[in-house]
Amino acid sequence: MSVDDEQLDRAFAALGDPVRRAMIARLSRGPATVNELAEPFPITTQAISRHIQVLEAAGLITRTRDGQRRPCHLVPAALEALTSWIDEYRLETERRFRRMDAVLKTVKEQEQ
Amino acid sequence: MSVDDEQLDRAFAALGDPVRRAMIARLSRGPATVNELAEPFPITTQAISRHIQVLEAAGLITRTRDGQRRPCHLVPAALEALTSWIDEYRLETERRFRRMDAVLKTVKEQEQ
DNA sequence: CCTATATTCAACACATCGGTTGATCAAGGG
DNA sequence: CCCTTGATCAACCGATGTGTTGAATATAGG
Repeated sequence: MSVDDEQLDRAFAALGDPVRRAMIARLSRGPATVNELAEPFPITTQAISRHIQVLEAAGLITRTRDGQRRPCHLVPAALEALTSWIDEYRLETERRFRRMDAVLKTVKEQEQ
Repeated sequence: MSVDDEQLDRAFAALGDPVRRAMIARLSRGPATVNELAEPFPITTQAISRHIQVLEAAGLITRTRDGQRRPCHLVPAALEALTSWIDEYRLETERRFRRMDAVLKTVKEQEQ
């Protein structure tokens, strides 16, 4: 469980950077190499390479080999793990809000 | 749009810390004060106070006043914004995978 | 009023992050 | 074979993050 927790750490922290989020958006449209991912940004390929390592360590992407290229592929299951985590607490909160609303409603009715 | 983007930065980065995620989990079960949120952790109340400021700046929680207490409340809509962002790219990726599977299938059939 | 409680502010230490430059490694192509 | 291209490694730098301690603020309550 502490392993999963560290993966959550890494995954959420990885998404807390606009460059890496843009890379995720790009990869949702298909695999891309380091140079392809670097192209839209005014930073060095080395910096992009490290962003990729962060995403890979977070489990959000995997890499294959194609000659001297190392294409990146998005891992939808990893994204799903994040939404699951978030939804658990969002839904609990919304259920609580609905219960509270119901209570307030009955109180109001009894006052009348 | 850059404003929303900064909120995404802050929100995802905020969730990239196990203490803050635990605070989110706690708050999904109901509002809590600074001291209540601090109780499970072996760190000072000041540190917790700053974690709360991070969550508030990310829009993930709001705060009310109750005498000298400052209870925190989870904001489910903020969580929903995060899952929406993630799902956009996860679903796109899954659609792409399905298209690719279909293509592979027809290729196989034609080979036979 | 005076004191205790809840919370925050300020200054500091230390680690991590995100970028740079320069060197290195590995695979391809003339 | 060499040279180019794709990618990574290593060392460094400034900024940011997370914790500490100590002081300050504000409300509660006898």
